[in-house]
Amino acid sequence: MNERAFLEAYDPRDYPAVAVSVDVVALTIRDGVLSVLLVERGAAPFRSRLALPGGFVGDETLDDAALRELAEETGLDATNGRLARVHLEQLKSYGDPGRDPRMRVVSVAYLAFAPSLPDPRPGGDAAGAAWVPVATISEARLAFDHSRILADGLERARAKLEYSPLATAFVGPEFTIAELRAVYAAVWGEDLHAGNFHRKVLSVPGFVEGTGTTTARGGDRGGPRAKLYRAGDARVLHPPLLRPTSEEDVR
Amino acid sequence: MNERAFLEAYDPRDYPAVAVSVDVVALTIRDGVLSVLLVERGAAPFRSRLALPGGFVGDETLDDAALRELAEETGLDATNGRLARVHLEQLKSYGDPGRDPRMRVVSVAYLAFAPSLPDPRPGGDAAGAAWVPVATISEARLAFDHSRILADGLERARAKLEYSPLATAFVGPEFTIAELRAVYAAVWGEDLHAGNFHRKVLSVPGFVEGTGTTTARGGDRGGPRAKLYRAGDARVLHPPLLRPTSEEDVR
DNA sequence: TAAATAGTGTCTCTCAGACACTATGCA
DNA sequence: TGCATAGTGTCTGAGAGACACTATTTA
Repeated sequence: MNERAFLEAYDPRDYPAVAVSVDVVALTIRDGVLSVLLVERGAAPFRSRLALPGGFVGDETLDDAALRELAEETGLDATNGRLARVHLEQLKSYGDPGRDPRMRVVSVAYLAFAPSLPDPRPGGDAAGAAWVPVATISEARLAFDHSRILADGLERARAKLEYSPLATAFVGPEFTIAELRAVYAAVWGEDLHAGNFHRKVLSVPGFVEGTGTTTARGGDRGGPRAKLYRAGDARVLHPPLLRPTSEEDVR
Repeated sequence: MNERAFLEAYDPRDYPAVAVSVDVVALTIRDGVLSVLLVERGAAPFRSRLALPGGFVGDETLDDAALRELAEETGLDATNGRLARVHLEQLKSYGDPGRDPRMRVVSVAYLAFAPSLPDPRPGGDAAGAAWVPVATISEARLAFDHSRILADGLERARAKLEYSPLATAFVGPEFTIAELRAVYAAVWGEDLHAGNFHRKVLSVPGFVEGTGTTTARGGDRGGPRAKLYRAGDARVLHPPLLRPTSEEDVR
């Protein structure tokens, strides 16, 4: 069977239904901790279990569907179809038969990076929504195959920080190098050498650009005022900021 | 509307049909030229236009659907559900409304790397199938949004050669360093320095392992016999083989 | 005044790339 | 014998990481 023959014989009325949904792995950093947006399911199956926010695709692009779901859960405006300062990219699709006990559902997962956002107001029909530190999420806690999706999203996020400037999507429009370093530390789960990180970031063309201003105060426990930077125009980091060599997770 | 409320109210009989298909960007290197498997469409729309091989998803995983489509077009056995020596990975999903003029189709695209294969025998209902050098494919020649899918697949392939050992999927079970270099040259479209490439490949742990044997003959126009290698057990190249710096495609 | 942090200087080691060179084997 | 190719040696420059140090600000 191929596409051509299939489509001509196709009648949705007599074909097993397939549903297409989007699920969003929305990451942010709250109080220095990498966190993901989860909703509590209000109905069976997996009633009262945590799940990634998501829903079915309407008459819209997949990207728009993901933006819409994210906006619904976070309560943020989707101004002109764009959530301000949120990076969104497609992650992967999941379509194993049986991943949803009710019917065949192919889910297109998205990955979102957001600066620290206020607590979400629960969407109308979800029992609740919250930013949950990823370190506290055990393997079996999420509904459906969402643990797998989350794991894939985290790995993608960690890899992307190396060669893309997306760390800036986790901070405000103006930020210090130390704030940027905290993003890397939270996502990678490793502290980075402050001096070397500083020099490295400034040496990558287009990663950040100075604003000419500094913070109003030094650190809470002392220290000079830090220079403020904006995201630059680079789309790729050249050379990349490589993770501290995890060595033998290579085979 | 969210997933829970939606699913309870859901009846496939009265919901706009969405179809899920897989399309495969199958790449190989024939006579030193990067080529992709294309089929000629036998029916409208896009009748007699070239397209990526693909078809609708049955009661199977997405990966299995892609394997099946690939096996159907190439005529290769899918032994134990695995096409021998073919690497297959999910690429991206495409679901813009209107990308198929007949109905809403969400297509999950796959990327396949294969060693040089014989000419495909046309599948029963496709007008024909062939390996086509990618350099000869003009922007508007492919059906649907398949040009876009192909472009995304090529970019993924080029990037993957840098940090994964997948170049070995393009050659036979035993190969010379020069053959491996030809793969990189074909995919990246740039010649690589033979001496440096040689040393670099051997310096990456687990990329290749020697067989202790050599080719039976030297090159057609002279030269010593080359040592033969097998693919090693590394899943990631550490350090990576970076593309000759394309410099300012960075912004 | 003590402590913490921003930012810089410097050294070492590794690696990429350029170039040169030897060895091998085919026409 | 001439030439193309396999494979190695060596040099240079760039960058990563370790470490040290100065300057600035807060409690």
